[in-house]
Amino acid sequence: MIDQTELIFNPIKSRRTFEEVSNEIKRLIFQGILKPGDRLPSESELARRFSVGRQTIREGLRLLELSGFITVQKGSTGGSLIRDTILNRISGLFLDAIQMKNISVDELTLARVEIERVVLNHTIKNIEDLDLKNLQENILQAKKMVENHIPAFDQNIQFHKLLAKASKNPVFVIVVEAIMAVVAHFLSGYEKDVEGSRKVALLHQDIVNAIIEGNRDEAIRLLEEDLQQLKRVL
Amino acid sequence: MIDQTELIFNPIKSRRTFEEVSNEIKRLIFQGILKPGDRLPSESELARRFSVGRQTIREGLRLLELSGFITVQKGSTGGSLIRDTILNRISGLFLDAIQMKNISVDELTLARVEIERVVLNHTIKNIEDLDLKNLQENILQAKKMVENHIPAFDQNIQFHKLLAKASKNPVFVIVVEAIMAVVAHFLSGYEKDVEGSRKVALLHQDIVNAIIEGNRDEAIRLLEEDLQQLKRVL
DNA sequence: TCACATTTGTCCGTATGTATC
DNA sequence: AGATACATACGGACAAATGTG
Repeated sequence: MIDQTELIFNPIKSRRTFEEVSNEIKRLIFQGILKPGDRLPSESELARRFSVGRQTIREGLRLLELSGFITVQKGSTGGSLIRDTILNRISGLFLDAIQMKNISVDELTLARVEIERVVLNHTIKNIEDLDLKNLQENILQAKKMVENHIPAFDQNIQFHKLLAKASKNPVFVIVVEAIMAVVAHFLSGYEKDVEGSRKVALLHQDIVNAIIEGNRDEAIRLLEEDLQQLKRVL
Repeated sequence: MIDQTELIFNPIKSRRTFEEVSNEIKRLIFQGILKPGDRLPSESELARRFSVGRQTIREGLRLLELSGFITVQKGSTGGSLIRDTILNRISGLFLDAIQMKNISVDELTLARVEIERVVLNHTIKNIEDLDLKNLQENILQAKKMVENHIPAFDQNIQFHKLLAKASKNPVFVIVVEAIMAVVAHFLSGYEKDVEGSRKVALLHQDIVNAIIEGNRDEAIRLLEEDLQQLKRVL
């Protein structure tokens, strides 16, 4: 018979001190004691407060930085700043996984179509005026850039993130954010394709129009056309 | 007018040496020169080869470790081992994001239902005999455990990962893997619910049967019942 | 059982680069 | 331009863990 108390009490000291440093600071963030925008004490000060060496603090900060909880800046007013999102870090790891598994454009596009389709269904259901305004603003920016013969790469990727955000489900936001990081990576070799950017911006405009008109099937059809267009480019 | 050459050429040297160390080793992994199971040279040896200090090497290794590329062990036969997957790290970060955003069980379940539904469609289309064998084996294990009054949480979570794997799309695998990490986290307080495990195992059996019979609608209906069952527990 | 070598973990002192005032 | 505060980086040292003879 297993002594169940063994399952209840976790070891207090993890094997490595720098992990404790990271976890302790993470705890303060989760509890809201440290908020986005706050600055951590300097490395020396942290070392003094935790009673550990600076190297240990630094390795703990590396963990927090890679996890997206802080950014670190040099200089006299530098230091570790608490950030408000760890989404970009998830995207980075997602990208690593895709590269490691040699995932193809076809596989990515297939998954994108399926996932963004269901997200769009919820977006149509839950979209609010502010979301529409953001989408319109995004398209306007993209159009201005292509008029000046500058590709609107970032804007067109941002469009899909805005769509996900309008679904009002944070899980969708995270998933789409990760997928779009991979799309951006695949696209990074085609940054001079102004004509492609123009086509996509127009498609995005049509999608928003279809959403406004409540034409669900048309919106989804256009979205799929958008994604297939990308597949052809790559 | 923006000078477009600014957009094309990225800085070759990153600001910090330890990032270069991490990127260089990552490159060797991506290129297949370093393979899963291989051991990196010791920290001192790496420091010698890269002509940097050991502290710099260590911070680079922290990045690789947290990204899931290596595991590090102490001792005479210890060191840094190349791993074969970084999926669990993605799951960890995904979990961080969910905690930070205070995502609810409802929101998670909604996203799960939508995403696992489309994944199941592809699974039904692409499943092979080996996948079916793995699923049956998984259910058998779960049933054995509940017969011995042991909850089969890990098996029941693994079931969903196996379903995703059978879809033959690695993007789906990654997404479902991340989502299941969150499910496991939500479930961690209910580890003694043997009766729940039993119900779920039976549902899983029905799902596999429906897949074998090619009854797509029934399989999806059962999957949704499975997920809603979890929502009721929490 | 007992040394011994190897490797990571940790600390300290020092020096340099960098951003801000 | 100079002073200041901070991260970055190096080298040396010892402790702790882990396997071997």
